[in-house]
Amino acid sequence: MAGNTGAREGGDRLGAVLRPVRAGNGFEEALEQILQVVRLGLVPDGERLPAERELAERLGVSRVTLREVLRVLHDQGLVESRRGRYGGTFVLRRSDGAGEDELRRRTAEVDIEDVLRFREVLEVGAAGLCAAHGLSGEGVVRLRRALDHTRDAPLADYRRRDTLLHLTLAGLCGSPSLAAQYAAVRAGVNDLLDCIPLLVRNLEHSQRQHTALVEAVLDRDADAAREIAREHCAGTAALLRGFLA
Amino acid sequence: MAGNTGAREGGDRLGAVLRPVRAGNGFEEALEQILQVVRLGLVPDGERLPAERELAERLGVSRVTLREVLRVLHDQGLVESRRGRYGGTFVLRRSDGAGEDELRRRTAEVDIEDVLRFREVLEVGAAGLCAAHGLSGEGVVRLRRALDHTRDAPLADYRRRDTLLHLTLAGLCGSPSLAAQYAAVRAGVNDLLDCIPLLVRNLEHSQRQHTALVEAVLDRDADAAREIAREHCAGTAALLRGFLA
DNA sequence: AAGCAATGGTTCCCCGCCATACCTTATGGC
DNA sequence: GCCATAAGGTATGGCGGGGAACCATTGCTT
Repeated sequence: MAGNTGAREGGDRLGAVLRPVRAGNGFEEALEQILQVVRLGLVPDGERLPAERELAERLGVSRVTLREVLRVLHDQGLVESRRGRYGGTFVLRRSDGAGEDELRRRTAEVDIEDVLRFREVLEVGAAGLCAAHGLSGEGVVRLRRALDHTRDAPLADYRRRDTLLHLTLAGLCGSPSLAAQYAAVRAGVNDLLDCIPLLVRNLEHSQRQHTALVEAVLDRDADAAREIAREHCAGTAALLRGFLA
Repeated sequence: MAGNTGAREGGDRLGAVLRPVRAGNGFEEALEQILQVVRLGLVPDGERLPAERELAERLGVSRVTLREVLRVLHDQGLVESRRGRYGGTFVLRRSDGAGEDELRRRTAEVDIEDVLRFREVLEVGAAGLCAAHGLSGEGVVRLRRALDHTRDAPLADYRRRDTLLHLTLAGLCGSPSLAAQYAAVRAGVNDLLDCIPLLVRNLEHSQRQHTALVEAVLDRDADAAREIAREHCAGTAALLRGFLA
Protein backbone atom coordinates (compact mmCIF):
# COMPACT_ATOMS: atom_id res chain seq x y z
CA MET A 1 0.00 0.00 0.00
CA ALA A 2 1.24 3.46 -0.84
CA GLY A 3 1.18 4.71 2.70
CA ASN A 4 3.24 1.78 3.82
CA THR A 5 5.87 2.34 1.16
CA GLY A 6 6.00 5.98 2.10
CA ALA A 7 6.46 5.05 5.70
CA ARG A 8 9.37 2.81 4.84
CA GLU A 9 11.11 5.44 2.77
CA GLY A 10 10.45 7.83 5.60
CA GLY A 11 11.90 5.30 7.98
CA ASP A 12 15.27 5.72 6.34
CA ARG A 13 15.02 9.45 6.61
CA LEU A 14 14.25 9.14 10.28
CA GLY A 15 17.70 7.80 10.89
CA ALA A 16 19.20 11.24 11.33
CA VAL A 17 16.81 12.16 14.11
CA LEU A 18 15.86 8.94 15.82
CA ARG A 19 19.19 8.27 17.30
CA PRO A 20 19.46 6.86 20.81
CA VAL A 21 18.53 9.43 23.32
CA ARG A 22 21.69 8.95 25.31
CA ALA A 23 24.96 7.67 23.91
CA GLY A 24 25.39 5.61 27.05
CA ASN A 25 24.54 5.71 30.72
CA GLY A 26 25.31 8.71 32.87
CA PHE A 27 28.59 7.23 33.95
CA GLU A 28 29.89 6.80 30.42
CA GLU A 29 28.87 10.23 29.25
CA ALA A 30 30.37 11.90 32.29
CA LEU A 31 33.59 9.97 31.72
CA GLU A 32 33.61 11.08 28.10
CA GLN A 33 33.20 14.71 29.01
CA ILE A 34 35.87 14.74 31.66
CA LEU A 35 38.20 13.02 29.23
CA GLN A 36 37.32 15.79 26.78
CA VAL A 37 38.34 18.41 29.30
CA VAL A 38 41.65 16.68 29.78
CA ARG A 39 42.23 15.97 26.10
CA LEU A 40 41.40 19.53 25.14
CA GLY A 41 43.91 20.68 27.71
CA LEU A 42 41.34 22.88 29.40
CA VAL A 43 42.87 21.74 32.65
CA PRO A 44 46.63 21.47 32.13
CA ASP A 45 48.79 18.80 33.72
CA GLY A 46 49.15 19.35 37.42
CA GLU A 47 46.12 21.60 37.68
CA ARG A 48 42.98 20.86 39.55
CA LEU A 49 39.61 19.83 38.23
CA PRO A 50 36.58 21.53 39.74
CA ALA A 51 35.52 20.11 43.09
CA GLU A 52 33.47 16.94 42.97
CA ARG A 53 30.27 18.63 44.06
CA GLU A 54 30.60 21.35 41.44
CA LEU A 55 31.65 18.96 38.70
CA ALA A 56 28.75 16.65 39.45
CA GLU A 57 26.29 19.51 39.30
CA ARG A 58 27.67 20.88 36.03
CA LEU A 59 27.61 17.47 34.42
CA GLY A 60 24.14 16.77 35.72
CA VAL A 61 25.10 13.51 37.39
CA SER A 62 25.13 12.55 41.04
CA ARG A 63 28.27 12.78 43.04
CA VAL A 64 28.24 9.04 43.47
CA THR A 65 28.33 8.50 39.73
CA LEU A 66 30.94 11.18 39.24
CA ARG A 67 33.15 9.53 41.81
CA GLU A 68 32.97 6.26 39.93
CA VAL A 69 34.25 8.12 36.90
CA LEU A 70 37.08 9.65 38.89
CA ARG A 71 37.95 6.27 40.32
CA VAL A 72 38.38 4.89 36.81
CA LEU A 73 40.53 7.84 35.81
CA HIS A 74 42.57 7.38 38.96
CA ASP A 75 43.04 3.66 38.27
CA GLN A 76 44.31 4.56 34.81
CA GLY A 77 46.80 6.98 36.29
CA LEU A 78 45.26 10.07 34.72
CA VAL A 79 44.27 11.91 37.87
CA GLU A 80 45.13 11.95 41.55
CA SER A 81 42.93 13.02 44.42
CA ARG A 82 44.06 14.78 47.55
CA ARG A 83 41.85 15.34 50.55
CA GLY A 84 41.59 18.30 52.83
CA ARG A 85 41.13 21.98 52.20
CA TYR A 86 42.80 23.03 48.95
CA GLY A 87 42.78 19.37 48.02
CA GLY A 88 40.98 18.19 44.94
CA THR A 89 41.42 16.05 41.89
CA PHE A 90 44.52 16.85 39.90
CA VAL A 91 45.39 15.99 36.33
CA LEU A 92 48.65 14.04 36.15
CA ARG A 93 51.21 14.40 33.45
CA ARG A 94 50.48 11.57 31.12
CA SER A 95 53.54 9.39 31.22
CA ASP A 96 53.67 8.55 27.53
CA GLY A 97 52.42 5.07 26.97
CA ALA A 98 49.77 5.15 29.66
CA GLY A 99 46.37 4.88 28.08
CA GLU A 100 47.98 4.19 24.74
CA ASP A 101 45.74 1.25 23.96
CA GLU A 102 42.82 3.32 25.21
CA LEU A 103 43.72 5.85 22.52
CA ARG A 104 43.91 3.17 19.87
CA ARG A 105 40.55 1.87 20.90
CA ARG A 106 39.04 5.32 20.72
CA THR A 107 40.52 6.34 17.40
CA ALA A 108 39.60 3.00 15.89
CA GLU A 109 35.92 3.58 16.30
CA VAL A 110 35.64 7.13 15.01
CA ASP A 111 34.70 7.99 11.45
CA ILE A 112 37.75 10.00 10.45
CA GLU A 113 36.13 11.59 7.42
CA ASP A 114 33.15 12.60 9.51
CA VAL A 115 35.36 14.24 12.11
CA LEU A 116 37.57 16.05 9.63
CA ARG A 117 34.72 17.35 7.51
CA PHE A 118 32.62 18.45 10.43
CA ARG A 119 35.62 20.12 11.98
CA GLU A 120 36.33 22.06 8.81
CA VAL A 121 32.75 23.25 8.55
CA LEU A 122 32.68 24.47 12.14
CA GLU A 123 36.11 26.00 12.02
CA VAL A 124 35.44 27.87 8.79
CA GLY A 125 32.01 28.85 10.03
CA ALA A 126 33.29 30.20 13.31
CA ALA A 127 36.00 32.22 11.59
CA GLY A 128 33.51 33.60 9.10
CA LEU A 129 31.00 34.55 11.77
CA CYS A 130 33.61 36.25 13.92
CA ALA A 131 34.88 38.25 10.97
CA ALA A 132 31.47 39.09 9.59
CA HIS A 133 29.93 40.30 12.84
CA GLY A 134 33.06 41.66 14.42
CA LEU A 135 34.26 41.05 17.95
CA SER A 136 33.60 42.97 21.11
CA GLY A 137 36.50 44.78 22.74
CA GLU A 138 36.87 41.98 25.22
CA GLY A 139 36.67 39.45 22.42
CA VAL A 140 39.56 41.11 20.63
CA VAL A 141 41.63 40.97 23.79
CA ARG A 142 40.85 37.31 24.42
CA LEU A 143 41.63 36.31 20.84
CA ARG A 144 44.90 38.26 20.76
CA ARG A 145 45.95 36.81 24.07
CA ALA A 146 45.22 33.28 22.92
CA LEU A 147 47.26 33.87 19.77
CA ASP A 148 50.20 35.34 21.68
CA HIS A 149 50.00 32.39 23.98
CA THR A 150 50.65 30.02 21.10
CA ARG A 151 53.70 31.97 19.93
CA ASP A 152 55.90 31.46 22.96
CA ALA A 153 54.68 27.96 23.67
CA PRO A 154 57.15 25.26 24.58
CA LEU A 155 56.85 22.45 22.10
CA ALA A 156 55.23 20.13 24.61
CA ASP A 157 52.46 22.62 25.29
CA TYR A 158 51.91 23.79 21.74
CA ARG A 159 49.03 21.53 20.87
CA ARG A 160 47.17 22.50 24.00
CA ARG A 161 47.50 26.22 23.34
CA ASP A 162 46.63 25.69 19.70
CA THR A 163 43.44 24.01 20.84
CA LEU A 164 42.66 26.85 23.21
CA LEU A 165 43.08 29.39 20.42
CA HIS A 166 40.58 27.59 18.24
CA LEU A 167 38.18 27.11 21.14
CA THR A 168 38.42 30.81 21.87
CA LEU A 169 37.51 31.68 18.31
CA ALA A 170 34.60 29.24 18.36
CA GLY A 171 33.43 30.70 21.64
CA LEU A 172 33.42 34.22 20.20
CA CYS A 173 31.36 33.47 17.10
CA GLY A 174 28.06 34.19 18.76
CA SER A 175 26.66 30.68 18.58
CA PRO A 176 26.96 28.68 21.79
CA SER A 177 25.73 25.61 19.94
CA LEU A 178 28.56 25.88 17.48
CA ALA A 179 31.08 26.37 20.27
CA ALA A 180 29.86 23.24 22.07
CA GLN A 181 29.98 21.16 18.92
CA TYR A 182 33.41 22.46 18.10
CA ALA A 183 34.70 21.43 21.50
CA ALA A 184 33.37 17.93 21.01
CA VAL A 185 34.75 17.48 17.53
CA ARG A 186 38.05 19.05 18.44
CA ALA A 187 38.52 16.52 21.22
CA GLY A 188 38.19 13.88 18.52
CA VAL A 189 40.68 15.68 16.31
CA ASN A 190 43.15 15.86 19.18
CA ASP A 191 42.84 12.13 19.71
CA LEU A 192 43.78 11.64 16.10
CA LEU A 193 46.63 14.11 16.34
CA ASP A 194 48.00 12.27 19.36
CA CYS A 195 48.53 9.29 17.08
CA ILE A 196 50.95 11.10 14.79
CA PRO A 197 54.24 12.89 15.37
CA LEU A 198 54.44 16.64 15.90
CA LEU A 199 56.51 18.08 13.08
CA VAL A 200 58.16 21.42 13.65
CA ARG A 201 57.74 22.35 10.04
CA ASN A 202 54.00 21.85 10.14
CA LEU A 203 53.95 23.75 13.35
CA GLU A 204 55.57 26.81 11.86
CA HIS A 205 53.21 26.71 8.93
CA SER A 206 50.32 26.34 11.29
CA GLN A 207 51.52 29.29 13.30
CA ARG A 208 51.64 31.55 10.26
CA GLN A 209 48.11 30.55 9.45
CA HIS A 210 46.99 31.35 12.96
CA THR A 211 48.41 34.80 12.72
CA ALA A 212 46.86 35.43 9.33
CA LEU A 213 43.53 34.06 10.54
CA VAL A 214 43.39 36.34 13.54
CA GLU A 215 44.37 39.30 11.41
CA ALA A 216 41.64 38.56 8.89
CA VAL A 217 39.08 38.25 11.66
CA LEU A 218 40.15 41.51 13.25
CA ASP A 219 40.10 43.18 9.82
CA ARG A 220 36.56 41.85 9.48
CA ASP A 221 37.52 40.25 6.19
CA ALA A 222 35.18 37.27 6.30
CA ASP A 223 36.17 35.78 2.96
CA ALA A 224 39.84 35.82 3.83
CA ALA A 225 39.17 34.40 7.29
CA ARG A 226 37.15 31.56 5.84
CA GLU A 227 39.73 30.79 3.22
CA ILE A 228 42.58 30.69 5.70
CA ALA A 229 40.58 28.52 8.08
CA ARG A 230 39.80 26.18 5.23
CA GLU A 231 43.46 25.87 4.28
CA HIS A 232 44.39 25.38 7.89
CA CYS A 233 41.97 22.50 8.24
CA ALA A 234 42.98 21.03 4.92
CA GLY A 235 46.57 20.92 6.11
CA THR A 236 45.71 19.03 9.26
CA ALA A 237 43.34 16.78 7.35
CA ALA A 238 45.97 15.89 4.76
CA LEU A 239 48.44 15.12 7.51
CA LEU A 240 46.00 12.85 9.31
CA ARG A 241 44.80 11.11 6.18
CA GLY A 242 48.40 10.50 5.22
CA PHE A 243 49.36 8.97 8.52
CA LEU A 244 46.21 7.09 9.33
CA ALA A 245 44.86 5.98 5.97
CA MET B 1 47.93 31.33 44.67
CA ALA B 2 48.73 31.20 40.99
CA GLY B 3 47.38 27.71 40.50
CA ASN B 4 44.11 28.70 42.02
CA THR B 5 43.69 31.70 39.76
CA GLY B 6 44.54 29.58 36.80
CA ALA B 7 41.93 27.09 37.83
CA ARG B 8 39.31 29.81 38.05
CA GLU B 9 40.10 31.20 34.64
CA GLY B 10 40.04 27.65 33.36
CA GLY B 11 36.70 27.19 35.02
CA ASP B 12 35.16 29.66 32.62
CA ARG B 13 36.66 27.88 29.68
CA LEU B 14 35.18 24.63 30.84
CA GLY B 15 31.72 25.95 30.19
CA ALA B 16 31.64 24.77 26.62
CA VAL B 17 32.37 21.18 27.53
CA LEU B 18 30.95 20.65 30.99
CA ARG B 19 27.37 20.92 29.97
CA PRO B 20 24.80 18.64 31.55
CA VAL B 21 25.19 15.14 30.31
CA ARG B 22 21.54 14.85 29.39
CA ALA B 23 19.26 17.74 28.51
CA GLY B 24 16.56 16.11 30.61
CA ASN B 25 15.34 12.70 31.60
CA GLY B 26 14.68 9.97 29.08
CA PHE B 27 11.07 10.97 28.75
CA GLU B 28 11.85 14.57 27.85
CA GLU B 29 14.50 13.72 25.33
CA ALA B 30 12.34 11.14 23.64
CA LEU B 31 9.50 13.65 23.48
CA GLU B 32 11.84 16.19 21.98
CA GLN B 33 13.00 13.83 19.29
CA ILE B 34 9.57 12.68 18.29
CA LEU B 35 8.48 16.28 18.13
CA GLN B 36 11.48 16.87 15.88
CA VAL B 37 10.32 14.14 13.55
CA VAL B 38 6.90 15.72 13.35
CA ARG B 39 8.15 19.28 13.06
CA LEU B 40 10.62 18.36 10.36
CA GLY B 41 7.79 16.73 8.49
CA LEU B 42 9.66 13.45 8.26
CA VAL B 43 6.33 11.80 8.93
CA PRO B 44 3.67 13.81 7.10
CA ASP B 45 0.19 14.40 8.46
CA GLY B 46 -1.88 11.26 8.38
CA GLU B 47 1.12 8.97 8.13
CA ARG B 48 2.20 6.46 10.71
CA LEU B 49 5.08 6.65 13.13
CA PRO B 50 7.17 3.52 13.52
CA ALA B 51 5.62 0.92 15.81
CA GLU B 52 6.07 1.50 19.50
CA ARG B 53 8.49 -1.34 19.96
CA GLU B 54 10.68 -0.15 17.09
CA LEU B 55 10.52 3.49 18.12
CA ALA B 56 11.45 2.64 21.67
CA GLU B 57 14.43 0.66 20.53
CA ARG B 58 15.66 3.34 18.13
CA LEU B 59 15.34 6.03 20.75
CA GLY B 60 17.00 3.87 23.36
CA VAL B 61 14.17 4.17 25.86
CA SER B 62 11.82 1.57 27.22
CA ARG B 63 8.43 1.09 25.71
CA VAL B 64 6.86 2.24 28.95
CA THR B 65 8.63 5.56 28.75
CA LEU B 66 7.89 5.91 25.06
CA ARG B 67 4.23 5.32 25.71
CA GLU B 68 4.20 8.12 28.25
CA VAL B 69 5.54 10.37 25.51
CA LEU B 70 2.88 9.22 23.08
CA ARG B 71 0.19 9.75 25.69
CA VAL B 72 1.26 13.37 26.06
CA LEU B 73 1.26 13.85 22.30
CA HIS B 74 -2.16 12.23 22.12
CA ASP B 75 -3.51 14.48 24.87
CA GLN B 76 -2.28 17.47 22.90
CA GLY B 77 -4.06 16.26 19.80
CA LEU B 78 -0.90 15.72 17.78
CA VAL B 79 -1.17 11.98 17.25
CA GLU B 80 -3.80 9.27 17.36
CA SER B 81 -3.32 5.59 18.07
CA ARG B 82 -5.27 2.78 16.48
CA ARG B 83 -5.08 -0.76 17.68
CA GLY B 84 -5.02 -3.97 15.74
CA ARG B 85 -3.00 -5.13 12.82
CA TYR B 86 -2.06 -2.25 10.49
CA GLY B 87 -2.84 0.00 13.39
CA GLY B 88 -0.22 2.28 14.85
CA THR B 89 0.33 5.84 15.94
CA PHE B 90 -0.64 8.40 13.32
CA VAL B 91 0.31 12.04 13.01
CA LEU B 92 -2.79 14.23 12.90
CA ARG B 93 -3.17 17.31 10.81
CA ARG B 94 -2.45 20.08 13.21
CA SER B 95 -5.66 22.02 13.46
CA ASP B 96 -4.18 25.50 13.53
CA GLY B 97 -4.25 26.81 17.03
CA ALA B 98 -3.63 23.51 18.72
CA GLY B 99 -0.32 23.60 20.49
CA GLU B 100 -0.03 27.29 19.73
CA ASP B 101 0.99 28.21 23.25
CA GLU B 102 3.33 25.24 23.23
CA LEU B 103 5.00 26.83 20.23
CA ARG B 104 5.25 30.19 21.97
CA ARG B 105 6.78 28.53 24.97
CA ARG B 106 9.30 26.75 22.83
CA THR B 107 10.32 29.69 20.70
CA ALA B 108 10.55 31.90 23.75
CA GLU B 109 13.36 29.91 25.25
CA VAL B 110 15.57 29.50 22.21
CA ASP B 111 18.47 31.80 21.44
CA ILE B 112 17.42 33.02 18.02
CA GLU B 113 20.85 34.33 17.06
CA ASP B 114 22.42 31.05 18.07
CA VAL B 115 20.00 29.06 15.95
CA LEU B 116 20.29 31.27 12.89
CA ARG B 117 24.06 31.46 12.97
CA PHE B 118 24.56 27.79 13.58
CA ARG B 119 22.09 26.97 10.86
CA GLU B 120 23.94 29.15 8.37
CA VAL B 121 27.27 27.55 9.20
CA LEU B 122 25.91 24.04 8.77
CA GLU B 123 23.93 24.84 5.68
CA VAL B 124 26.85 26.56 3.96
CA GLY B 125 29.19 23.86 5.12
CA ALA B 126 27.00 21.06 3.82
CA ALA B 127 26.59 22.75 0.44
CA GLY B 128 30.32 23.36 0.21
CA LEU B 129 31.19 19.78 1.12
CA CYS B 130 28.74 18.31 -1.35
CA ALA B 131 30.06 20.49 -4.12
CA ALA B 132 33.71 20.02 -3.26
CA HIS B 133 33.64 16.25 -2.96
CA GLY B 134 30.96 15.56 -5.51
CA LEU B 135 27.97 13.31 -5.09
CA SER B 136 27.54 9.67 -5.87
CA GLY B 137 25.16 8.71 -8.64
CA GLU B 138 22.52 7.84 -6.11
CA GLY B 139 23.18 11.09 -4.30
CA VAL B 140 22.53 13.04 -7.48
CA VAL B 141 19.24 11.24 -7.94
CA ARG B 142 18.13 11.84 -4.38
CA LEU B 143 19.01 15.52 -4.50
CA ARG B 144 17.31 16.08 -7.85
CA ARG B 145 14.22 14.27 -6.69
CA ALA B 146 14.05 16.33 -3.51
CA LEU B 147 14.35 19.51 -5.55
CA ASP B 148 11.67 18.46 -8.03
CA HIS B 149 9.50 17.60 -5.10
CA THR B 150 9.60 21.20 -3.89
CA ARG B 151 8.63 22.57 -7.30
CA ASP B 152 5.19 21.07 -7.56
CA ALA B 153 4.42 21.38 -3.87
CA PRO B 154 1.03 22.61 -2.76
CA LEU B 155 1.48 25.67 -0.63
CA ALA B 156 0.52 23.85 2.54
CA ASP B 157 3.23 21.26 2.03
CA TYR B 158 5.96 23.56 0.79
CA ARG B 159 7.77 24.08 4.04
CA ARG B 160 7.92 20.37 4.68
CA ARG B 161 9.42 19.60 1.29
CA ASP B 162 11.77 22.52 1.64
CA THR B 163 12.98 21.01 4.89
CA LEU B 164 13.41 17.63 3.27
CA LEU B 165 15.50 19.13 0.48
CA HIS B 166 17.86 20.71 2.97
CA LEU B 167 18.00 17.55 5.07
CA THR B 168 18.84 15.59 1.95
CA LEU B 169 21.72 17.89 1.16
CA ALA B 170 23.00 17.69 4.71
CA GLY B 171 22.73 13.93 4.59
CA LEU B 172 24.83 13.76 1.44
CA CYS B 173 27.73 15.87 2.67
CA GLY B 174 29.65 12.93 4.04
CA SER B 175 29.50 13.92 7.68
CA PRO B 176 26.85 12.12 9.71
CA SER B 177 27.58 14.41 12.64
CA LEU B 178 26.81 17.44 10.54
CA ALA B 179 23.60 15.84 9.27
CA ALA B 180 22.42 15.10 12.80
CA GLN B 181 23.18 18.60 14.01
CA TYR B 182 21.47 20.09 11.01
CA ALA B 183 18.33 18.10 11.72
CA ALA B 184 18.27 19.40 15.28
CA VAL B 185 18.86 23.02 14.40
CA ARG B 186 16.46 22.87 11.49
CA ALA B 187 13.68 21.72 13.79
CA GLY B 188 14.35 24.88 15.76
CA VAL B 189 14.28 26.99 12.62
CA ASN B 190 10.97 25.45 11.62
CA ASP B 191 9.51 26.36 14.99
CA LEU B 192 10.49 29.94 14.35
CA LEU B 193 9.13 29.85 10.82
CA ASP B 194 5.82 28.55 12.12
CA CYS B 195 5.46 31.82 13.98
CA ILE B 196 5.49 33.96 10.86
CA PRO B 197 3.37 34.04 7.71
CA LEU B 198 4.35 32.20 4.55
CA LEU B 199 4.79 34.80 1.84
CA VAL B 200 4.50 33.63 -1.74
CA ARG B 201 7.06 36.13 -2.86
CA ASN B 202 9.67 34.83 -0.45
CA LEU B 203 8.76 31.37 -1.53
CA GLU B 204 9.45 32.06 -5.19
CA HIS B 205 12.75 33.67 -4.32
CA SER B 206 13.59 30.72 -2.14
CA GLN B 207 12.74 28.34 -4.92
CA ARG B 208 15.09 30.07 -7.36
CA GLN B 209 17.84 29.79 -4.79
CA HIS B 210 17.15 26.11 -4.33
CA THR B 211 17.51 25.51 -8.05
CA ALA B 212 20.70 27.52 -8.25
CA LEU B 213 22.10 25.78 -5.19
CA VAL B 214 21.50 22.31 -6.57
CA GLU B 215 22.99 23.32 -9.90
CA ALA B 216 26.09 24.69 -8.24
CA VAL B 217 26.48 21.51 -6.21
CA LEU B 218 26.09 19.32 -9.27
CA ASP B 219 28.56 21.53 -11.17
CA ARG B 220 30.94 20.99 -8.25
CA ASP B 221 31.30 24.73 -7.91
CA ALA B 222 31.89 24.89 -4.17
CA ASP B 223 32.33 28.65 -3.94
CA ALA B 224 29.07 29.30 -5.75
CA ALA B 225 27.24 26.70 -3.67
CA ARG B 226 28.47 28.25 -0.47
CA GLU B 227 27.58 31.73 -1.57
CA ILE B 228 24.05 30.78 -2.58
CA ALA B 229 23.54 28.85 0.64
CA ARG B 230 24.73 31.88 2.57
CA GLU B 231 22.30 34.18 0.77
CA HIS B 232 19.52 31.68 1.25
CA CYS B 233 20.10 31.61 4.99
CA ALA B 234 20.51 35.34 5.18
CA GLY B 235 17.09 35.74 3.59
CA THR B 236 15.38 33.52 6.11
CA ALA B 237 17.34 35.10 8.92
CA ALA B 238 16.34 38.61 7.91
CA LEU B 239 12.72 37.55 7.70
CA LEU B 240 12.79 36.00 11.14
CA ARG B 241 14.68 38.83 12.74
CA GLY B 242 12.19 41.26 11.24
CA PHE B 243 9.14 39.45 12.53
CA LEU B 244 10.42 38.30 15.88
CA ALA B 245 12.77 41.03 17.03
C1' DA C 1 46.85 25.52 69.82
C1' DA C 2 42.02 25.77 68.48
C1' DG C 3 38.72 26.34 65.24
C1' DC C 4 36.94 26.75 60.75
C1' DA C 5 36.25 25.84 56.04
C1' DA C 6 36.80 23.29 51.90
C1' DT C 7 37.55 19.26 50.09
C1' DG C 8 37.40 14.03 49.25
C1' DG C 9 35.13 9.57 51.21
C1' DT C 10 30.94 6.83 52.67
C1' DT C 11 26.33 5.41 53.51
C1' DC C 12 21.45 5.13 53.04
C1' DC C 13 16.96 5.34 50.89
C1' DC C 14 13.96 6.22 47.24
C1' DC C 15 12.44 7.11 42.51
C1' DG C 16 12.50 6.41 37.58
C1' DC C 17 13.32 3.71 34.18
C1' DC C 18 13.97 -0.74 32.00
C1' DA C 19 13.05 -5.54 30.68
C1' DT C 20 9.70 -8.87 30.28
C1' DA C 21 5.72 -11.07 29.92
C1' DC C 22 1.10 -11.08 29.00
C1' DC C 23 -3.61 -9.26 27.39
C1' DT C 24 -6.59 -6.98 23.83
C1' DT C 25 -7.93 -5.51 19.35
C1' DA C 26 -8.22 -5.43 14.43
C1' DT C 27 -7.11 -7.16 9.84
C1' DG C 28 -5.95 -10.42 6.15
C1' DG C 29 -5.44 -15.08 4.54
C1' DC C 30 -6.69 -19.87 4.63
C1' DG D 1 -15.58 -18.54 9.86
C1' DC D 2 -11.23 -19.46 12.13
C1' DC D 3 -6.78 -18.32 13.12
C1' DA D 4 -2.28 -16.18 12.57
C1' DT D 5 -0.23 -11.77 12.85
C1' DA D 6 0.88 -7.22 14.02
C1' DA D 7 -0.13 -3.71 16.32
C1' DG D 8 -1.47 -1.05 20.86
C1' DG D 9 -2.53 -1.66 26.16
C1' DT D 10 -1.23 -3.38 30.89
C1' DA D 11 1.20 -5.23 34.97
C1' DT D 12 5.42 -6.44 37.74
C1' DG D 13 9.96 -6.98 39.56
C1' DG D 14 14.60 -5.36 39.64
C1' DC D 15 18.28 -2.07 39.54
C1' DG D 16 20.91 1.91 38.41
C1' DG D 17 21.30 6.42 39.57
C1' DG D 18 20.09 10.56 42.43
C1' DG D 19 19.74 13.24 46.68
C1' DA D 20 21.04 14.14 51.09
C1' DA D 21 23.24 13.60 55.11
C1' DC D 22 27.24 12.42 57.44
C1' DC D 23 32.42 11.28 58.29
C1' DA D 24 37.47 12.17 57.58
C1' DT D 25 41.30 14.90 56.32
C1' DT D 26 43.93 18.88 55.49
C1' DG D 27 45.65 23.58 55.84
C1' DC D 28 44.71 28.42 56.66
C1' DT D 29 43.37 31.81 60.14
C1' DT D 30 43.09 33.55 64.53
